[in-house]
Amino acid sequence: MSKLGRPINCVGVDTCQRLLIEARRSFAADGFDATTNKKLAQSVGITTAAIYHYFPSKIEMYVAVFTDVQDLVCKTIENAISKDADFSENISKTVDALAALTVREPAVVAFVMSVSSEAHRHPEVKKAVLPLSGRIGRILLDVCEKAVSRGEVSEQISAQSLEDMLTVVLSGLGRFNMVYKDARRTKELVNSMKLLLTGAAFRVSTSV
Amino acid sequence: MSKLGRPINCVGVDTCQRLLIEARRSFAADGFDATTNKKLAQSVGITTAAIYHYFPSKIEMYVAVFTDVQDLVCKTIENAISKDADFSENISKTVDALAALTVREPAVVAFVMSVSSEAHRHPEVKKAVLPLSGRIGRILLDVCEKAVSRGEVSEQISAQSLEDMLTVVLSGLGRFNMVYKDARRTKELVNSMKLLLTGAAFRVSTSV
Amino acid sequence: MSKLGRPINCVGVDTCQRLLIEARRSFAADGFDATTNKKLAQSVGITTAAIYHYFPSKIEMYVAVFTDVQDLVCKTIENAISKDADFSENISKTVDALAALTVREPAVVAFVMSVSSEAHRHPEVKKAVLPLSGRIGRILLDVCEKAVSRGEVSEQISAQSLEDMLTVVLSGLGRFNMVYKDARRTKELVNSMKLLLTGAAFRVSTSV
Amino acid sequence: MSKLGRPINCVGVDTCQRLLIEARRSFAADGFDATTNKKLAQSVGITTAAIYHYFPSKIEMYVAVFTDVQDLVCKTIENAISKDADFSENISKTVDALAALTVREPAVVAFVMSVSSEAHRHPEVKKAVLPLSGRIGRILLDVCEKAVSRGEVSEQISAQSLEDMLTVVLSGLGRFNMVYKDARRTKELVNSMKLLLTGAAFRVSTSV
DNA sequence: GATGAATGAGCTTTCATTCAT
DNA sequence: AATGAATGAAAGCTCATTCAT
Repeated sequence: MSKLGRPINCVGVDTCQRLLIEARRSFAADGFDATTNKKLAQSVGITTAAIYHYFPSKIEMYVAVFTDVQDLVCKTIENAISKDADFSENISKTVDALAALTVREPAVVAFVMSVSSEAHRHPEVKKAVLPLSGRIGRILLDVCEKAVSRGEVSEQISAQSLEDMLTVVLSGLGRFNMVYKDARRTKELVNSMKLLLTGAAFRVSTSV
Repeated sequence: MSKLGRPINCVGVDTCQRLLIEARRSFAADGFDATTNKKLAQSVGITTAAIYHYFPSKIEMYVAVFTDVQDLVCKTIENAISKDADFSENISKTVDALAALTVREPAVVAFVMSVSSEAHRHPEVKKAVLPLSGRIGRILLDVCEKAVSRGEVSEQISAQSLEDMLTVVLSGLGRFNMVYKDARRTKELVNSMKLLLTGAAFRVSTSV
Repeated sequence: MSKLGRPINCVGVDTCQRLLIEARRSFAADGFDATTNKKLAQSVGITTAAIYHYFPSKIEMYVAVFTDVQDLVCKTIENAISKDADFSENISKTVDALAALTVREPAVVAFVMSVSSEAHRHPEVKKAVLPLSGRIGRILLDVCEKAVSRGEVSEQISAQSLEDMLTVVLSGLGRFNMVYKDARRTKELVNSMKLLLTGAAFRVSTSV
Repeated sequence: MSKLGRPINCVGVDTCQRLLIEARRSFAADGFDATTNKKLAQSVGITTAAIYHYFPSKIEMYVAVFTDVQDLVCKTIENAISKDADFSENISKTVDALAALTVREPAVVAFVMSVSSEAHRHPEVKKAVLPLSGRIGRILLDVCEKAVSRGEVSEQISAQSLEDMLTVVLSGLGRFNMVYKDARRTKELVNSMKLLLTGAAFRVSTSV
């Protein structure tokens, strides 16, 4: 009876922020299901019940993390892109910026990567996240459309397909970094990718 | 009371095979956690207890599916690769073969794609799958090493990095197909990817 | 941080009264368990913690409501009863008064109705409420004893039994009104009940 | 690991039946909310998880109990009623039969009594129980309609109102028995009620 | 007089697994 | 080869209550 309620002398600075950060990390690393309230609470130093003071449900917490992260990634890409630069340069800088973000905040990129799978696995996540998602794709599509209209890519490739290619490669990079946590190997791969995407990877193309 | 034991008139032909197929599909589509014994049993038309006649645990079942699937993918790639062909041709045929497999057996490719994440999320899966894995990577590495030694790629790119690039792109393709189930868009992307990997995507490269 | 403490411009006029009224309504309609502090606080426009300024516990709040309500019902019955009237008239007026109260304050009657069940379900409620309860029964018993001593009822019926009958019928009326919220049907039932209790319901009795 | 699964040598005869009986008792005595899976399981001698082998949810279990109980009560009333008997006799026998049932199976009557409140408190219960309920009311209404058409009751009382009266009195009896568990007092009340309902309670009616 | 943050206990439900038949 | 019955563990979530501000 007397031991119930809030314990005396408990500080709890910025619990909400710490919760969001830890949730991001865990959702990214372990997935939605394996991220249990218990582990989360323990990491942050509170009880599971306290989580519900900040988020009405696990799903809502996921959405909050998603919104945060999407913002960060969008800003990162937008800062890397310049209206005056050509496609090759924009891509190069985007890859660099995302690679840097991956190093600084691995959880951010890994989280973004995992969203589509989680959305597919959990209908409720899908329903909550779908209306918010798509921002990143739209930014990339803009770049691709400009590249196509400027005649910077082969006529065989549509803007949509070009954007799909970018998505595949960029998300692949993030995924790669997540799986093999080998900074040096990832860096080398990033460079190779930049060469590939800017068209200087293969001698064949020039020799033929 | 009298209904216990094995029911009469139950053939049980290849229940094991049906179990493996359904498990593959579900592991690929829903993930390891969301693939529950209950759903699995229902899909196959048996009870959860019966599963344990074929596999001693969920993990072992996962490993069995993994072995199956790895075999299929390896054979597919090996058939696409020829010792006499150059890198560009080998890659082109490999992409085609995997794209075809993705269409024929979406679960196969999707499963392969998910293995690394699952292994990361579930230490027990990792421990069981690790010693078996790496076959696909080794095959691709072979092709890449030959390409490098023949001088078919830029000197800035190592064989390892080339293989990483291939892995990223190929797995990215599989993932893309899984997320957007748009056959036409995937086909266009496959073609664009082939152009990219064989170095003919960008006009820039030719103009320089 | 700065938002803690008592918010400015909060009058807090009779928050306690509003709390009591809402608690009465909710206890009556939803029961003790389903009446959560959270819902209560929301309905009144405060936080759950604020409730504890007025009542040291949920049980005490229940007791407070009980005392209020018992008072109201007792006064209602006492006003309906007259020493000079005969049993039949007293009953008739009591039924009318309670029926009117049911219409004016449905929660009052419904609450009274539910007390015995709640007391049975929750030992703590029982312990707190028991010493206070019984007032209504005593008033009715008085009326019944006078009726018996005056020879107004069949010799086969004791005063205690007569009071039990009254209790059953009166509480049954309240319960009926609570379940079917059909004012017209309830009114008709009240009239029938008055006929029954005053002995004019059945032709059989007169024909024989 | 090795301690999981079904324990060796566990008999479990008629667990489902025992579960239903205990659930009926507990739902009736403690209510839906206070009837926890844990207590239920302990009473029956199993674990909470085992409950879900028999009922997919608590609500479904409640519905199963309800169906059982309704059947019993309906049969009891139907057996007491005879087409050839007059209203007074039918009612007298019905009251006797239900009183006997109340003694033999207190939980049955108490459960029936509580259904309407529970349905009101829990929308899910309401949704599940509503389509099944009403059987008892229909049986009583039949009796009442016959009584009205035969001219056995005062013209001021409609068949519907007569049935409402019966319901109030009968359910009131059950409730009374539940609250005061005094067999002798209940028996006396039953007799008084029979006098009341058959019109012989009050001298007033004959003397005037 | 009222708040926001936090708690321990408890609830319903699900899961992989086990065992006798 | 397959079943029905049962388990321990754990998950997400709710609740009455407490404390510092």
